Amino acid sequence: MGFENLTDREKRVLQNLIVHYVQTADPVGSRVIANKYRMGLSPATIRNTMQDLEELGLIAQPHTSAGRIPTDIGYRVFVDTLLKSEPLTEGDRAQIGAVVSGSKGGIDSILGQASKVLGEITSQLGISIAPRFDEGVLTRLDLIPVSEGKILVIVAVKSGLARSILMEFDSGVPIDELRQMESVLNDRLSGLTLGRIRKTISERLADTALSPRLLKLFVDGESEIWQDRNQSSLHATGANNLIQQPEFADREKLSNVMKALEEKKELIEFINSKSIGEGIVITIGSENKMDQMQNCSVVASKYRAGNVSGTIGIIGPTRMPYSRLISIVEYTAKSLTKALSGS
Amino acid sequence: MGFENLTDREKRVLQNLIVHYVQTADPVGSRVIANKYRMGLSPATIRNTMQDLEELGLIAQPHTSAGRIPTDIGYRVFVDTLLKSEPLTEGDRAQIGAVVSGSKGGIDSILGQASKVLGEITSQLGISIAPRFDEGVLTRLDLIPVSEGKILVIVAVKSGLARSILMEFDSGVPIDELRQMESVLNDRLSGLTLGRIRKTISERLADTALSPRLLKLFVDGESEIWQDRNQSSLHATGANNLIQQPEFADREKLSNVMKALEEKKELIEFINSKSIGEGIVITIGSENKMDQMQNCSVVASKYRAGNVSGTIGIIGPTRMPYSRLISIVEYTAKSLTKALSGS
DNA sequence: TTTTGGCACTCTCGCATTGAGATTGCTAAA
DNA sequence: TTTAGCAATCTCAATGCGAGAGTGCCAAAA
Repeated sequence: MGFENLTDREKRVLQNLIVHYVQTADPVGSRVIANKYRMGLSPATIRNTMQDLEELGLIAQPHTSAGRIPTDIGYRVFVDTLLKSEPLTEGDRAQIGAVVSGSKGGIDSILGQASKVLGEITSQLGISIAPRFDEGVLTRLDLIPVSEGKILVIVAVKSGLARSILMEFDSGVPIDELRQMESVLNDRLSGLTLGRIRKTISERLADTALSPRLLKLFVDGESEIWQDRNQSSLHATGANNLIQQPEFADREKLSNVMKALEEKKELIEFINSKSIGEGIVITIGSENKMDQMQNCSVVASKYRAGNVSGTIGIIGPTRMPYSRLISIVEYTAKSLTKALSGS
Repeated sequence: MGFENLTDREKRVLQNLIVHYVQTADPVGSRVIANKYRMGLSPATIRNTMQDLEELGLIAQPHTSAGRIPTDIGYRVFVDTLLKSEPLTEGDRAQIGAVVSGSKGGIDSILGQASKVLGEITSQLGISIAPRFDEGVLTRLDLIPVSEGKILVIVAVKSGLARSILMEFDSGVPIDELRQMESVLNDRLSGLTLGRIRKTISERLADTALSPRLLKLFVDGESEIWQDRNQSSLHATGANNLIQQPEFADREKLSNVMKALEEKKELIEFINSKSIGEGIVITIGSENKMDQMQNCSVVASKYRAGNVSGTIGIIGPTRMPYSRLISIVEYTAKSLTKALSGS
């Protein structure tokens, strides 16, 4: 990025400015930095430095006689090079632990809880997304007749996750036909990932002697059974926290973000598009590709459940306590991985 | 309630006032009513009538020199006695129909779509709640080993609804033990409602020779299996619409409502508490028992899916076009019932 | 060369004032 | 019983003003 050659002083000024701005949401003047942060320099000197930082595009003035606020680029430099890691409080740790490993019920329920606790302890919007089944390896498939014309399809993947889909059928299905179907499907497909199955299923079942009308439901590449995920796999909790933030006092901005939250499909797409490796990924304001997220930052991390993985994170205004949030998201992701992969 | 003895003129004034206020969100003066609604009376006369209505508590003045706005009681009288039914537009009808019967996938997906379409065409918050399984009659129960120590429990109730719960178990379970359990459960429990089962299961299984450690998971009255519903059975879409409404310009009020929306459990409780018979139920502002809903009205209706039933509706500010909303909710509920009970 | 004190300048924010506009309640006339 | 007229009340938008905060720059100090 070419910001490594900031002088030591510039770095410290930027750092203090951001720390203060994150707390107060008010533009920060040279006086505050000089006095409150005891830099041993006069406000005038700080002013000179601030002018430099402004020319570099790291901070900006809302208007002539106000202090400075960080730009998206300023935050970026801060996050990349100036961040001091902030250890979690014992309380946070306990709260996360209790929710993640303490809650019974399926993965969906745990993820719901996780997004809730994230939202609560960060005072931002907590997000959790269910694992991508696409990469899950099929271990077993069950077909269960529920009632006339309705069949429940259970898809189990390695590491104990399972998903059920109710399929409708225009007429009754003989039980033996169903059994046969089931055994063929298990024979030919188990051991493959769902993604692989989706792409190749028609060839794999081409030479079977199964009832064509039944077969059709499974061979269809669009079939919900092999689909990556359903839209209910997103949890977002704490919209309320966003409303409180001064940056969303403008109804227009708030409305934009809320709209984005209700377009679950796109939001999942958006958050997952950040090809997240193992660690934390942060995107700031205009770095976000989604239009409605230009005023937000996202802190996200993968978690694993066996050999499939999903994402959790938080969304808030760009003015957020990055350091703390990183610790929290990191710890939550680790706890989730432990809870979902172990036991 | 004792408001039947309103004079004809009072009724007409109240009606016109509400109609106008719902459109404009501005306090309505005597001039507007006299002129725009051609009542053949002078503003002065209208003023006298308005004074009467104010004394009755049906309308109120925000401040001395403003027009009047309806009170909650005023809306109540309007809804109970003055409402003219408003037929649906062809467009609305088509949109609802398309979503409700056109969408594939399980009931959960349909309900998600339903809340979305309700939110969109009413410009309010659309709500849908899954059926109460409590009243559902068990037709069949399957136990499926998913992986070491994890069992998927499928509960199917009459009319083709089904639900799956993943149960964890601290060690592996022999397959024949599982089969035995399954057959005993089906023998003794099918034909009963889930509510009944939940209350009486321990007696019903008391004399069996099943593995106690396995049995324990099912006998527990708190067990998720027999529980009425999980919290993900609520869909609420269109929060964005509420933000736009002038009554929620106050961040405090908006925040209250949003908080309520995230407490899904309580919200479900709240909406279901309106012991809804067959038709539409409306609660207005302070009639709502939930604190955070004092500024809102709720229009709700039951729908059926076989012999279990759930609720849909809309939530918005008390200033809402009741007539139109009633038609929409009514039609949507009917469509849902048809889609979920038929086929 | 770097830092600092001093100072004029700019812009926001809160507050009070003002005037226009809307609507009422009351009274007296129709 | 209805209406016209009118004084009274209150909101709302616009205006002006002063205090306060912060800057940028320059010349002096370190």
